[in-house]
Amino acid sequence: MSMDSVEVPEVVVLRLPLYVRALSQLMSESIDVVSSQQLGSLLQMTPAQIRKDLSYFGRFGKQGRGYDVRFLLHELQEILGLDREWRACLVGVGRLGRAIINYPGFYRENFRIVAAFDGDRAQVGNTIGEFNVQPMSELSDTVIDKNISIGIVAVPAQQAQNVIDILIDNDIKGILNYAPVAAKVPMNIVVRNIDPVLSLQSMTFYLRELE
Amino acid sequence: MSMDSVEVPEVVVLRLPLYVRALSQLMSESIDVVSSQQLGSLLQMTPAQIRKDLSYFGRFGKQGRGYDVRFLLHELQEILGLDREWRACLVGVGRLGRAIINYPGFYRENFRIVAAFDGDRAQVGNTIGEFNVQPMSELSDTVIDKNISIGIVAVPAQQAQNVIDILIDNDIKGILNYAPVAAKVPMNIVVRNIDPVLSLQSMTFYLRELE
DNA sequence: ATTACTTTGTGCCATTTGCCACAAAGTATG
DNA sequence: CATACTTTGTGGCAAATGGCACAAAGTAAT
Repeated sequence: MSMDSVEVPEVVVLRLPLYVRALSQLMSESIDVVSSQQLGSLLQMTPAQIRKDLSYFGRFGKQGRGYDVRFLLHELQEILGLDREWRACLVGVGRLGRAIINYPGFYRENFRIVAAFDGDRAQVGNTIGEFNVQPMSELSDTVIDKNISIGIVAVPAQQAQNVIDILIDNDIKGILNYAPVAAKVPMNIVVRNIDPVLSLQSMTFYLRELE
Repeated sequence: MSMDSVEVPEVVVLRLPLYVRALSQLMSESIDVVSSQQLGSLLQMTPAQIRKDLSYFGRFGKQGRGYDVRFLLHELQEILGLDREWRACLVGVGRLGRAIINYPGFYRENFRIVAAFDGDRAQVGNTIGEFNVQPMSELSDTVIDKNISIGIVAVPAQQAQNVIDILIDNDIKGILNYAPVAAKVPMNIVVRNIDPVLSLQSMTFYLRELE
């Protein structure tokens, strides 16, 4: 592999999925070519930012024309690793966990939840969706057997760090954390937090000023 | 009102709820005083950043001692407008919408969902949780009657912008958007997007490199 | 072919963001 | 009360980020 002369900024990586989504949209509308201008107005951002972002990975466009939708989409999917299936396990099958299992959005984008765990003995053995709830003691083997690389944490705040530690011990590389805690993880682990309450709490700062 | 000599950066506002949460945690552990150092290690950020962030709003600490937990918590809650109840309506009572209604996290933090709407006639009249699903035509009156300032959007992507437009027309000031679209809104409307799929799609960029 | 457009990729600068490091002010201890 | 700590608030620099604006390269139309 060649040494990346410039490291790609994380903000840029965070935006790439937006481009993927917009391009998928355009594909489904049978639009073949799109300019950074059009993409920008679709995503509410400046054309220059889109072009700059893409330029970290190559030269995908044609002057005077724009980007070939199908081509750029495929390139970005490959860059992000979306050209394959990713397997995840869920930890915590309370109300939130069940909602996550039943959420069709993950499946649609090639993320597969292939196992569900819970620390609560009362939950173990229950059937949710298509699989059984397993005890945490089986996590180690299951992660290997089913080639799981992502852990989805949907346990109460108190248990979250403990669960996260276990996931990391078992070689999980990415964590989607629904628990309202700041996860402590080594640098090589990727964490993404989902927290609607935090979103609302920062929103009200601006709403407050309006009244 | 005095003119704010320096506008508070949005990144700072986005972090304030983290401080609120950490402080609540400390309160529940009966800890009276905390330093930016301790808070930083709890939240995985530098003490300097915390002090700088807080300094946009006032001088809350004491040298050689730190911050009074209860006092700082109250101050931040007031700054964010969390010292009162906020009322929201939900639009879209599919699987996702139902999960949102049943999610206890909002209630716990003084966000009240007080009405549920759906554009689908088949859903209207159904009972979910404690209230009836209303038709979109009743949104206008209900927003006024129940003093609703936040709209939670949980409809499919295709209908999202339309729903958002209706919410804005009816004087909604903030939108919590679960739909996978970039909402187009006027500048005075605050939007927060919740999108676990986007989070996963940017995560895989880093996981990919590990294999 | 020529002229008038369109659009990309990027050098460069302006703005934003993060944080070091230090004076000032407090605490703790003998 | 003096000495040794601790910690805040912030000036100022360093790094990250955003986007202008322009040359280069394409398209379109006559």
